[in-house]
Amino acid sequence: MLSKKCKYAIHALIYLGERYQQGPIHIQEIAEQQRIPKKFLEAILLELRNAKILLSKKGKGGGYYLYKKPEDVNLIDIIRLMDGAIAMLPCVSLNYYEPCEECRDEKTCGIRDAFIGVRDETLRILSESTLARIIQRQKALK
Amino acid sequence: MLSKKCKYAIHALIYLGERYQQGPIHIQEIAEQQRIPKKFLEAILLELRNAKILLSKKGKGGGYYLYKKPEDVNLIDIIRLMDGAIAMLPCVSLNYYEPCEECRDEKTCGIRDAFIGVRDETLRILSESTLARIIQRQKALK
DNA sequence: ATATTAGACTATTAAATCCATAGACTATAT
DNA sequence: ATATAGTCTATGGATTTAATAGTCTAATAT
Repeated sequence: MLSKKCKYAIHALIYLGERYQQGPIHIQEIAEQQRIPKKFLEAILLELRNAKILLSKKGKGGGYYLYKKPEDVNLIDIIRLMDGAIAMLPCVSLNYYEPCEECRDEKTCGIRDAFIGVRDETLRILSESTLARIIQRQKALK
Repeated sequence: MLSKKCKYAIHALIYLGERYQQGPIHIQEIAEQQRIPKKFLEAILLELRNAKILLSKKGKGGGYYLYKKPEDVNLIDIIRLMDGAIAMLPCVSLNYYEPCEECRDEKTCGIRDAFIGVRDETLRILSESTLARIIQRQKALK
């Protein structure tokens, strides 16, 4: 399951995606509109900024706005940043690989295969799911 | 990521699957061979027994053994039992559905679609992955 | 019948992670 | 100068996960 942090991040980014190129939006507004605890949201936005997904402007009239284009930010990027590995086992993770403690021998492990398949499908689907597409879909559903 | 409990369960079940129809295997042996803390393993096996995947025999010469056939136990069953939902969001879970707190309106939510896709692919792949297949694959790799 | 073996069950503890909040500091617009 | 708004560090509480302790109960060999 995704953490709250990750879900908050997704919603905040969609909110900013809908206001792409409309200047900085301040934290308070995002927090209120998306019902996210402001202080928690601060930490999240900061992390997204450090990852070069967002930019910020300080002082009066400041706030956060998208650095990347909405079509260049996908769910995989967000989830990896907030929650870490996509894979269900550390030994099949591309970005957070670690050998399995319980596995005797990775080469003769009969279960890795299935989880590699799950990982690849997950990556495929979630990397196609960009902010632009999500926003587009939302508009279509209204 | 799968919990240790879940990984322990998978390994214990594979061990028992390899010894299908060879009578009860006692906890101590599984714990030693698979390097699982014995007391923790007890709780896991008990849960698998309550779920009618295993049977147990008490007393001298007792132990645990598969109730279901190795081809009828798949990774989905095990993961659902040990870790709960397969889905990455509660609002797309088939067995553990809950509405998303952060979602304003499920019908116009643009992100559910992607996660439904991930859920379905995960179910497809992991339900094909039975104990019998895993054991077969392991033998082939040796 | 009884001693021994081994699972069943309850309770507790330790560690890790997640969620949230507080407050001091810094940069910017006016 | 001053108000506004992001930056950063630190911390606390709740929940979950992992592991252990110990008592109870059933089955078997002798």
